Amino acid sequence: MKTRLVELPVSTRDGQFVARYSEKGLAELSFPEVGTPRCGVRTSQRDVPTKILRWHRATAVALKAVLAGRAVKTLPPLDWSGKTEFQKSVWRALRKIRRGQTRSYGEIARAIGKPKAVRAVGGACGANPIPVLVPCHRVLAANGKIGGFSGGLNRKRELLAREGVKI
DNA sequence: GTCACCTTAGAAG
DNA sequence: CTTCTAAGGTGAC
Repeated sequence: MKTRLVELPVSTRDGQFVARYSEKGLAELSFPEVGTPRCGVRTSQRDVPTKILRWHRATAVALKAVLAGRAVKTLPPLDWSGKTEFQKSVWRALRKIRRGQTRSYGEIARAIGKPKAVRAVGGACGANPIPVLVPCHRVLAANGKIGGFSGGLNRKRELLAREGVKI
């Protein structure tokens, strides 16, 4: 019984992101795919509920703010149903990191009360369905190294640079 | 069940 | 200094 998600594009200076919504809120956000400017994305907004269009407006504003290295004021509701408690607590902790700040994987692990689950935190970051808005890119390795990023290390470096963070 | 992963502190060489 | 190990959560196989 897979809930069908509504797919809407967000055009930014970095390309076209794709946002997917459930009845409960924003469920997923994807980076622009290389070479697929607007392929497979439902651009018709005709059948989309007003509620979701309103969330989408908030998503677009917030996304562009982060891409420009500015602070985000409001986010749409996020739908994390189907995810584990551990992942949700990691993502909650990530959302507390403000623009221009960074944390290490170890700090996140301690913040959620599982100081030894450092690698698991890395795993949860990688499983984050809403990159950029849930700022997994603000998590660095403990020794100041950049660590990894499934969306591409380049992208992580660029986002941090726009926020004024030096590696 | 086994393995790899966006990790890290610590111990050994 | 460098290299190795172990540990926690999760998903892929």
